[in-house]
Amino acid sequence: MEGSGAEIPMDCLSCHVLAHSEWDVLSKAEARLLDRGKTCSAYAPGETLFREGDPCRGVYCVHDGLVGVRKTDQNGQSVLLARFGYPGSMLGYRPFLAGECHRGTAEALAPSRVCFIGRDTVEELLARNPRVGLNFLHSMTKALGEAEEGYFQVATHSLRRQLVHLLLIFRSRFGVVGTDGAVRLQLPLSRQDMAAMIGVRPESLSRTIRELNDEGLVRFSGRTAHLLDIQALSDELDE
Amino acid sequence: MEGSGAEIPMDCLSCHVLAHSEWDVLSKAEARLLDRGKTCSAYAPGETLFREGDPCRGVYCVHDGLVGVRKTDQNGQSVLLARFGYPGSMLGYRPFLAGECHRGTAEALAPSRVCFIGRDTVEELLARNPRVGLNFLHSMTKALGEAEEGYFQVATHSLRRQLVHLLLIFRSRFGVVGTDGAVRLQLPLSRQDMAAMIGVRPESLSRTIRELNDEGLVRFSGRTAHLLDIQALSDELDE
DNA sequence: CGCCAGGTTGATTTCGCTCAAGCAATGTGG
DNA sequence: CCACATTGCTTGAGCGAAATCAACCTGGCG
Repeated sequence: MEGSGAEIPMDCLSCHVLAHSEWDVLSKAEARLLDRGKTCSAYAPGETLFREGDPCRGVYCVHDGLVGVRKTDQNGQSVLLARFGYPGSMLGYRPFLAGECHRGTAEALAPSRVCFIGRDTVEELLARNPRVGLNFLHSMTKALGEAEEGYFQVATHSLRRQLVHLLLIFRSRFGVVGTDGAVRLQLPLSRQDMAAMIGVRPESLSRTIRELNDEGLVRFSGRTAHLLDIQALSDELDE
Repeated sequence: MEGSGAEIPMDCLSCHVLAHSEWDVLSKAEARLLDRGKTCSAYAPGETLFREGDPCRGVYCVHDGLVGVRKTDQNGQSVLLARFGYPGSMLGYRPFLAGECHRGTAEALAPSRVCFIGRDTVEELLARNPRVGLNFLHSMTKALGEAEEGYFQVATHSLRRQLVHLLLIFRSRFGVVGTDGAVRLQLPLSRQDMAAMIGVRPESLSRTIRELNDEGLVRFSGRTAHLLDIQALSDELDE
């Protein structure tokens, strides 16, 4: 449940997610530099990459798997920030660039392989290739836009609405279309974590899931969910 | 109530807020360029600088006054994003850098003078002086941190807590220490806007203010507020 | 087998919203 | 200068959504 994951070998030069990351503009030589400066680890679900308050020693590149960022208040109430790392996405670059400590705790939600890139390497690459900085700038504009949007959602939308929204997001990432048009999806999160993502208690989430079940919109069974009426679900978001 | 404010003369070269803005690294020549590319206007309270959905034609520099950014949902529910422009701060640079339309509506809350800097000028200055870009990058890291923090607050804190938090923020900006140790402050916002800032209805805000009044923690009268027991208020935030 | 964590369900309470009315300050036109 | 509308703020009553507290499943796992 604790620890920094097991170190594993990995090669940036042949990495296929590199092209979908902020590093897609590196030259061969620069990629070699990146490769030498990184350390890769495998994390089991529940293991943490870094903790709230930790000094920020570099950035994390999610190779595969799923990583969530969690903030916990003094009562142990935890909120999952929507921004979990997709394959190819960078984690922890905001506090890095701001020169701050980490503001959240990053935790593997699924078995994941993640590369850590140390401060010196990141700074050298930023200095060498200005387009890297621009890539990060662009990622940040997007992240800021999403954060503000999310803030707005929480402030104005009901639990049910947010749940439906979340399910439709999962659909686009994990959904498999079945024979009858229904979508089957394997949930990457426990109920508790889903609840934390939309900022509600697990009990409330459970009730709302039941509600959707009873209305025939979805069918939940453990960690697999069937979305039976995508149209109706989408409609709910538009009012 | 409508319109884009009355144009007024203003000189960047002698502007004293410039030094506290992202433009503090400009050379004389660059500042002249900035001066030629800008247009300054005076806005009365309630006038809007730009609206949600407007294409983003440049960035806004708040010279003095107070500007809020508002998002409105389909029912007319509006939420004030905490990020109002302080003197010297830039508004609307996120969508500018992201190449998006404005996501919120900016509105003068107090009589304000604001300079608009057109796209071409901003781009030329970004290209000429890379430190400008770094300044914006740094501002954005801060903004993103605050947005995530705010998200967390809304998700976990009660109305009362958020109100107390807001009052303490105002204290640091507008507070004047009285003879008896109490802090007097002139509120920059109407009740409605204060309510919108913490994402609640005006009625609920009113009740909570009354509550704090009855407990002797504060004394409200119109737009002036006296914080009688700072210690107790601060304590509430820590639980 | 019994234990335990995660999940569900039920009963009750709390918080903030809605709807509605009243009130004070400001403005406006006769 | 006064009657009247308008606007912003407060108060009250009732309601509804989600939290809380508590019990009870269920499925691993020692």
